[in-house]
Amino acid sequence: MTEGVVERSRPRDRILETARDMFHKHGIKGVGVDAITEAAGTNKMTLYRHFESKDELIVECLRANALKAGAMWDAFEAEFPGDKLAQLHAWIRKAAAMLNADGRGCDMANAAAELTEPDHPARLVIKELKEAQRGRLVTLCRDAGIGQAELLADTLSLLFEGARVSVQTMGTEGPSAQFVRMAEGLIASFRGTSAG
Amino acid sequence: MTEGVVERSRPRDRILETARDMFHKHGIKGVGVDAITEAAGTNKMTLYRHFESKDELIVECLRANALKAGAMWDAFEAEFPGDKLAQLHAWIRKAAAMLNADGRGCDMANAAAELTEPDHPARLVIKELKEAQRGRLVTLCRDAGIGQAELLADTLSLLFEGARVSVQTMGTEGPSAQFVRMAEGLIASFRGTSAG
DNA sequence: TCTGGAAGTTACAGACCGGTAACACCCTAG
DNA sequence: CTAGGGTGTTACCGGTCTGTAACTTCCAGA
Repeated sequence: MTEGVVERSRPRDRILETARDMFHKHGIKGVGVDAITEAAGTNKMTLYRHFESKDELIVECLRANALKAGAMWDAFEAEFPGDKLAQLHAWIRKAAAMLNADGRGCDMANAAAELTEPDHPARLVIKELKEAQRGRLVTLCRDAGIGQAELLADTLSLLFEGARVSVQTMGTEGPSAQFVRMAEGLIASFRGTSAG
Repeated sequence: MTEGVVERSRPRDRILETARDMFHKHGIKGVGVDAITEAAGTNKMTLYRHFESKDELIVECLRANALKAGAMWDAFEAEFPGDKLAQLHAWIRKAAAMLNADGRGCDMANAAAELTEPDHPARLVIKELKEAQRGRLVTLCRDAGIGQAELLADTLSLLFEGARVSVQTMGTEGPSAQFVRMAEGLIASFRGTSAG
């Protein structure tokens, strides 16, 4: 039994948590609602009493992911209050840790790859949440006193995004193994260029 | 009719070409073999006479993609014979063009996101083909006389990979819009650092 | 103790999936 | 002209998918 999520919590929470985990591991189209409810220790009817469709469940899972990511940013601020540069380096370390954590990429990126219908409800929230993440990184770079904060933030974010898909295709020993070195080099380069 | 691929060629070629197009647009699990054969102007039995399973068709599509990508590299060499630096810049321009071409990312990365079974036959060829691509970029950087050619090649490749997933989630106006600037900056930075 | 709502159970509908069998056709090489 | 291989057609198999209906069970709160 690979359970554990089941424990004793409200069925809705168990379904959400189980779905997040299974979508992450097997992809969205690779998991049916029956499998989710069974793994969550409940049944299909209960799922459909709490979520009006699988699509809505997907959207809620993505939002839950974003909430967890947001907590990560808050943790950086708590660990290095006021020291934006230290927080930026903490982000890099955390990102590298996520690369080695498992061979699956970003859930939102994976979802976007799977859900191709241009008007799928998940596409809207993915864009919204990704833009929020980008905003946080830009703010962090700017507050760290780095010139061209937007460009650095966008470069770092593309680098990380690329590293996450690279582990999916080439494993952790591929180009993504150099992620920390690349990111640190970029920051050093941007700090040397202007402002300080 | 969005046909055109149908024309008059052997059924096998039509199936392969149609499948490549549909997998790219709608994802692998988003397309059934019935839909492929119908769009290719043939039928399911003919598909299964040429491919022993959908999985094998997927693998053949990925190989066909890699062949086309290989031709692209050859075109650079033909356009700027011997001038490796010019070829590197040509790659950047081509990459940027691909970003704006359509909102779908790299077929191999998308396939890896969808086909999560660790022993899926496609995962092997994806890794193999991605490593070949990486090898070409490393060679190009090295032959262009750039110090730390591997690191530059890996950085550029992660950046591009990230840009491709970014257009899928945030569109062409997101961070990927700065791809050329980032890539050119990286090359300049690596050329200035050492060797020349 | 009674009651009402949340949750579980079973069965089902309707669609789609990958894959196969059996057979009719057509076109080309000999 | 004929034989045979590639192709098309139809029907089907067993399985899975999302989503629903009808009914029962359980449990907390009044």
